Amino acid sequence: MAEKTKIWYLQNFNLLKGMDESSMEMMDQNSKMKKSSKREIIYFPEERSDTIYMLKEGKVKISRVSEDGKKMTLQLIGPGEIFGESAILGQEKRENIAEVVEDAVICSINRIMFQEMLANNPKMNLSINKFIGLRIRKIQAHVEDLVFKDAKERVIAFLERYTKTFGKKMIDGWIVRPFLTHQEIADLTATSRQTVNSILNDLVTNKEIKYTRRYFQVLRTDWIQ
Amino acid sequence: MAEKTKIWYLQNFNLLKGMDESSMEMMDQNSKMKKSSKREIIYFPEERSDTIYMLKEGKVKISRVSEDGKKMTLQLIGPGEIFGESAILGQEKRENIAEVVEDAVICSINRIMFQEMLANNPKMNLSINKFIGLRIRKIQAHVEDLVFKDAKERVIAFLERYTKTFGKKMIDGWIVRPFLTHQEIADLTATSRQTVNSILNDLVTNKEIKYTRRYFQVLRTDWIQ
DNA sequence: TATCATATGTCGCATTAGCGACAGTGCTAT
DNA sequence: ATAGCACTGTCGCTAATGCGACATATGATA
Repeated sequence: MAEKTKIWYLQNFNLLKGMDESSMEMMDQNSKMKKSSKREIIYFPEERSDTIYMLKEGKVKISRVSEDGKKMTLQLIGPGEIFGESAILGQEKRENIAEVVEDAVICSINRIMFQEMLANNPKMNLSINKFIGLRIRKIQAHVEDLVFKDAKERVIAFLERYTKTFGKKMIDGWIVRPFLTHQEIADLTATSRQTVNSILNDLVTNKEIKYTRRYFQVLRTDWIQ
Repeated sequence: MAEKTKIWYLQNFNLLKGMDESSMEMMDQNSKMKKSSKREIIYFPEERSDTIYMLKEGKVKISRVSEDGKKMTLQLIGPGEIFGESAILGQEKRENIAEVVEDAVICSINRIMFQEMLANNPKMNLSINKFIGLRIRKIQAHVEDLVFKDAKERVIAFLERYTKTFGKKMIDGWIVRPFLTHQEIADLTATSRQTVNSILNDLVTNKEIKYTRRYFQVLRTDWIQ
């Protein structure tokens, strides 16, 4: 894979389309690009919430830990998405953990800078609002899943979303790679490792999916068009 | 209770503090004030999402219904709060139901108008962002409760929040009136009516709370300072 | 104040899913 | 190549809680 420059990434970033040239230059000057590898933590709870991140490549996991140490994953961030947006939403301190789960390229920019650019780019303001709206709907969908769906339905709904977001369509169905561990899926769907195990095995038995630790494949065509 | 004018309400509305005079006038001209009584529906799912509402008095319930007809209450809106904000967050259609649960006075304003005012009032833009951030945190807290807390903890956490938001401090503890039915609490905490019943009775037995259908009182002082 | 719809109280059964335990398997790094 | 570790597979027990059923209580309203 050829090395890509920061400006290339910026120009191809969803949210920045429609930004005027001078602002793009400003963004280039004021943002830092950094490679981060798996397991690196981007921010911790209680840290000052003053930076916005744009994920160019890789995956980042947003999670939180309860008082008694139980873990819950809120969402997986993929290429082209921003995270840490609480910085522009009046939040003083981080409440979540952001951890790199697949080697990533991340641009970061100071909150104040970002807000200045927002003020100068009505179009960008609009896309940010859309993005925030989308995020809210995702979290609400999460609540809905937790309330209305049982463990099996939650896992299946997650697999669908995961495949749709990160997978590729092949002749013989959708494929995602790499796949997640059962524990990771459990954290994402608020179930236990053992339950995820038995659900996945059921799906394999019924020839709806196929997977190893390396890849995940959907066989049923009615899951995703 | 003396009748209050629309302009009085507008001037005393949290979000509109710091708005310049001409915009306030514009808001006055472009918003409609309306009284709505219990059980009235402000919007339904699938309706066009093009209006922002400001609740002046009363309570409004935001809820959604699953495919198989089960109900879940997402939140209760109180005086001074806005709702229907998805209109400015790029959402085409409503996904939730907004229903008046206590006789209300509501101002409504068109999305476009609202956005225009936002553009002219940086301060207001900031407060809106804060408000949206707060809303996101509330929904995330909801997710956290559903994942980490059991039924009893969820109900108690809800009662605390409810009392803190809508109650008044008296010599002998906090009081809220009117109170909710067990079914309403169940919908808010994702449990069953029967479970709420037994939890409330436990709390009464332990002299932590006291309630009738008319009012709810917290006896423990460590719940809320 | 009598009536009746609605809300509450209580039981017991059925179901879901968490959890510990432990065996088996497959990656990865030296 | 192989050792060691992390992941997967499986079992059985247990706790939580949903849900139907039905009796009782309450308060709104005519």
